[in-house]
Amino acid sequence: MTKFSDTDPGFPVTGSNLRVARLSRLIYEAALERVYGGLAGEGFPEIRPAHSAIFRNINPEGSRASDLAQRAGITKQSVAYLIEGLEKEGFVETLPDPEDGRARLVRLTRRGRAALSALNRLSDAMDRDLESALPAGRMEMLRQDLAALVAHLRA
Amino acid sequence: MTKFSDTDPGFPVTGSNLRVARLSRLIYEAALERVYGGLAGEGFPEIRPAHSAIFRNINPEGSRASDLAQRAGITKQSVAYLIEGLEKEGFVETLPDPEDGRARLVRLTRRGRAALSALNRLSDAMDRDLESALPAGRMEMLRQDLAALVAHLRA
DNA sequence: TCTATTGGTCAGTTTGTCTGTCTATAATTG
DNA sequence: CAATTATAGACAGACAAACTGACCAATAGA
Repeated sequence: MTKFSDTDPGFPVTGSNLRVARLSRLIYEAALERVYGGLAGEGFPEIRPAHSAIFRNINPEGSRASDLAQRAGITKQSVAYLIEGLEKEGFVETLPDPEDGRARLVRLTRRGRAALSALNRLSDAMDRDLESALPAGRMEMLRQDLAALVAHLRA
Repeated sequence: MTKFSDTDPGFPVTGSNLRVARLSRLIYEAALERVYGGLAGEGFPEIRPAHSAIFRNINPEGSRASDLAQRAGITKQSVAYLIEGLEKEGFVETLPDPEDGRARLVRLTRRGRAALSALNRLSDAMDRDLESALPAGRMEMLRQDLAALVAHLRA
């Protein structure tokens, strides 16, 4: 007799299976699948989860790579790697920063903005779908409680 | 004026920042850091998040690689890679499966069991810490609501 | 002006995942 | 029972996504 796996449909709703971090992981993983799967279905199959480090943090007017790195919590080199791919695929363009001769600004192209907007749309749809699974009013409470946990973790 | 980054301490508590999937990600990432950081501090620096695919699913009596693969939702090859590392570091051992001449059983060693127990201890501590950040009774509601979301996603 | 800092690049490594192919054993079935 | 098919795992190779370290060029500060 083996234990229940994470993806077992009949997993028991007790004990460590109810740890918030575990449940968070499962929700996050499902969201990744749904959002990036949806993105692929809408004509953006090149956008992968790692790219969210860029899309989440980029300024519409243009951001510097080191800014993106700091905001995303990854190295400049990793940002450069992600940007390189996105640029080849036409989602971003880079231009010299008029304020600093060392820097380059990374900016979304039209296609990049379309991808970002699809990303947001799919994320919002996911959120509404989740809301439909809870009794009325509970989603708002859930959001507030999760936000409180996040604030607690940052403190 | 740039947007707030994920890790910005003063990020606004409105709009898309309250999406459940995003909050879940932040909690999950914090848990990874805390749990695997703690594990390193307790003498298990070799254990990395990817290894949880094994620790979460392994049967104390021993599991087959293909079992682990199916339960973790990754390929047999990935399991083999993870097991190889864990075996070199003394967390698991493999032995022929008496029931099937093709198979090998993977089993936790004493050290592996110690790591698993530290992993569970740290995870539980994390959960209790989170609980301390919410008003009394709210954590239980949160767990149930998250579990309901997970069940909804599986359906 | 000299020095220290910063933005970015280049080169190389590690980790974790994947496909594809192959062998050996087991299970099914004509 | 022999022949076929399915399964467990190993081997080889690719790639994505991160990392470190070394470096250059431009800026900022002492």
